[in-house]
Amino acid sequence: MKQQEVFKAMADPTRRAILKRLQGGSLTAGELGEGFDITSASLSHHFAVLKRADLVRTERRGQHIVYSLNSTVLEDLARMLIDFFPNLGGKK
Amino acid sequence: MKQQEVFKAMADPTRRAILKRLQGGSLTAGELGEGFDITSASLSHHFAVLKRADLVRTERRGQHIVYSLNSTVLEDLARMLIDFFPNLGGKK
DNA sequence: GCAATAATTAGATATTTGTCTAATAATCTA
DNA sequence: TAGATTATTAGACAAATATCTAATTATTGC
Repeated sequence: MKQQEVFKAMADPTRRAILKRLQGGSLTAGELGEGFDITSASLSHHFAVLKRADLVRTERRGQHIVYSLNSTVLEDLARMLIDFFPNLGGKK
Repeated sequence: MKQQEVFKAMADPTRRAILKRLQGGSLTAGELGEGFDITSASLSHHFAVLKRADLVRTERRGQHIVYSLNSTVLEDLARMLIDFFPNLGGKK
């Protein structure tokens, strides 16, 4: 996990919202952008940041690019936080 | 938990190192800064960011300010990640 | 009270980041 | 193949951030 990239990616509310939306399953760039009040160019930028952090994966399907969550990285992140701070309640 | 503040605070490597150092127990601002190659003014800035996110607590002891980890917030963060992404392996 | 020590705040600056418009790339369909 | 659709890249710009030096605040001990 590229820790630095992951944390930076998570630091933006739009990107967290994108990830949240991907919980429900894969979506195309277009679908993913619906309801955000920014241009598709800006969205593409956010997608790129998420990809760089390996938080999302992409696949072309015709004219569309389908985004899906790479939950491994999020798992790693959560685990990292828990390990990192041993007194964090949890059954490790 | 002020999610946005917490994520932003965690996005900087110096601040993560500070938190890590506090795992071992409370430290004064001076002790906390040892080994970082930045000025104490810059460190103070980082401390302020961590305080704003409520990741650390402070207490004056004479001339010193003692910093300690507020692990509650980190707990919340880890829990949030796990809840947020249901398919994250864990026993919730 | 005054000098010394510890830490923060003020002000300046360079870099990074989020956003925009315009241009480009890739694919579909008529 | 030309036009339409979907998405990304390029280039510009404003806002946010990390850093620095200098000034200020708080406290100790002589």
